[in-house]
Amino acid sequence: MPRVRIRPAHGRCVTRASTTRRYPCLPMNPIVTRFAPSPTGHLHIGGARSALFCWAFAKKNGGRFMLRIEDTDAARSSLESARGIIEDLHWLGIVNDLGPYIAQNGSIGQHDWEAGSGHPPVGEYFQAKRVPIYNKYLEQLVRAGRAYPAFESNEEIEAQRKVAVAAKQTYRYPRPAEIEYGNFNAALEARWKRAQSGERHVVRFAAPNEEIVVHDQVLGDVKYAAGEMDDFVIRKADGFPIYHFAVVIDDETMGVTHVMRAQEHLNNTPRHVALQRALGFRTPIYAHMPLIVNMDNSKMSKRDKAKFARKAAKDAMAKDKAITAASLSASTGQDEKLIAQFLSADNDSLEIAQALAKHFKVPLPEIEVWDFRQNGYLPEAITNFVSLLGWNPGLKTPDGKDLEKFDMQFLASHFGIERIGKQSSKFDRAKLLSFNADAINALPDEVFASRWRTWCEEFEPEFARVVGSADERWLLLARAVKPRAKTLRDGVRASAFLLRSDDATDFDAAACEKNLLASDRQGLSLLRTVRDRFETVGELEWTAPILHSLIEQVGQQAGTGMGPVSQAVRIAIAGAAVSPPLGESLAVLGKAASLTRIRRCFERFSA
RNA sequence: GGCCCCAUCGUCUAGCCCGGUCCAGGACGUCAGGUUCUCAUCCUGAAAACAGGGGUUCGAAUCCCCUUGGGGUCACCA
Repeated sequence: MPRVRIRPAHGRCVTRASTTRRYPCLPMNPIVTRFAPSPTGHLHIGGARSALFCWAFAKKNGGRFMLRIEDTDAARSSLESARGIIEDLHWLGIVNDLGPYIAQNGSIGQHDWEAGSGHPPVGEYFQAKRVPIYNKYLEQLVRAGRAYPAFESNEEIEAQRKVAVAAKQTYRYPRPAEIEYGNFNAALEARWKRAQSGERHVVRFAAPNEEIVVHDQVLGDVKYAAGEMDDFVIRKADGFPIYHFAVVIDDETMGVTHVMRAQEHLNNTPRHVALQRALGFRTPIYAHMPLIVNMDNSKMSKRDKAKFARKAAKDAMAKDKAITAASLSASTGQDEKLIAQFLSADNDSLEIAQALAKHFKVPLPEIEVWDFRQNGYLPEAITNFVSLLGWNPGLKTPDGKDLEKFDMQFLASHFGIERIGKQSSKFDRAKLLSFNADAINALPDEVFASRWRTWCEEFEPEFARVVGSADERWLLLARAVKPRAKTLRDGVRASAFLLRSDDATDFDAAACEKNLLASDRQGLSLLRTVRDRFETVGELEWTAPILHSLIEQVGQQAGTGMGPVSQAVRIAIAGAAVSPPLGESLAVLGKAASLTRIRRCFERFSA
């Protein structure tokens, strides 16, 4: 696809949400954005967009893009997930300047601020390893009378919350009367000593009783009235900081200047601002991006896979009473109890969802980057498509259409916060598919062949083995398959004829009737003519253009045109009325296999 | 329920900030044709939207207000 020249659509004046809010304190330091996932699974497609925008913004402004791993939830985080997320980002072409990366030998290394960069090295980009830092600031807060240990158990709090909810009231943790805002008094000191002595406790932030205004670059000023915020927990009983606390400290100590994240975090921001003020930190520039939601307006979540599999199972059960949790357990090998729980939505086990999907042969919705990769989507199609969810370049192509096809380089030079929209966008898979098809078609044949092959070797090894190791064979197949592949996996589907055994004798009945047997077995007779001609073709002449013109000639001589001849040959070699173009198909198959297949076809219909 | 955000074709969106060039443009999808050895690709065309109601104004998709609708968030998750 030719890269189009672009021109600005309109002289749009960029004043929204006051771009005058420049970062006030460190004018010499570079812009730093960050993507800070929690390593509890694969990279979510929404996370990929957040990362992409952060990356693009940093690139556009000559800044740095940082990756930080928020693994303070000890129970759910895993190093394996962190590794997966880093790999997913890398695959998409979103490479971080700061924070963890995967080295050649597979170990995890970290890019850090180098000497002379204007920022001291931060050392650790995994939050779980920064606990001493959080504790230092925590103590500072306690001694300033802005945080205090609290000793209620989780259960007690939970019970109080239930009462409040039952009474249709918002639960707010009531600050103990003995705690004096901003004063490290005797009562607080006593609590602190109790906590230090090892008694189980959490630490709560003494929230300020003042209005907080978040100056958001996308949404404008968002006001939160005084008294809205309660004394939320900043350190858990297990000693790990709570998200809000860790984020604020990290953004400060890591030099983050711009926080761009999804709108679901908007209501967290006043907490962050309050914390920053209490700690004497700067407030970074915030930009909250619209959410990406499903077509039915629900939030796009990993649980959608469970929902989807559950629905498929229930639909099947409604049709066939013989299907039960027990029968499903028997056929999927999953635990019956877990399946029963899964069906009644008591758990959302991914494993069971996948097993059921496989059993009922329904594809699960792609939610994570890995899903898309596995299903044959190209990273450039994903980043292009996803960048248009909640942002657009506002440019036109020379023929006056909206510019919407572009690459990472373009994003890195054109991205800006001022063109981020406010409303959430639905994730339209059909359009993504179209982008993917276009991206595939934009690839030169050789490039497509090589990328398709690499993908097949990873995700369709059996197919890759059948195609073999010869580059020419891959190229030949790739050429035939490219225009009919919206995904790399489609390419394999389109090549199904290759997987067919040369000795197979099953042929699509309707297709045979129409193309071989109808009109007094006209198709078979055409096939015989073609076969006779094929036999005279030398091994070296067995090429797509020669075979194509040969079929064409037979059609002309028979007065039928190419169509009927083609269909007869197609059924003989593919067993069905659909296959890639015949010349290429026959060439990939080779002379011997092609003739064997035709012979089997005659054997099948000789009776 | 409290708080917060949002509102242009089915979907992503342009236009909105700086009101007239908009009986609203593009893309995906849909439908109808065409090209073609099948399936696709490709080409042409069509249907399809300013949530509703009030203002302001000579004039509103664009500015203001209300209503309605949608969403987010209220954890010892992030």
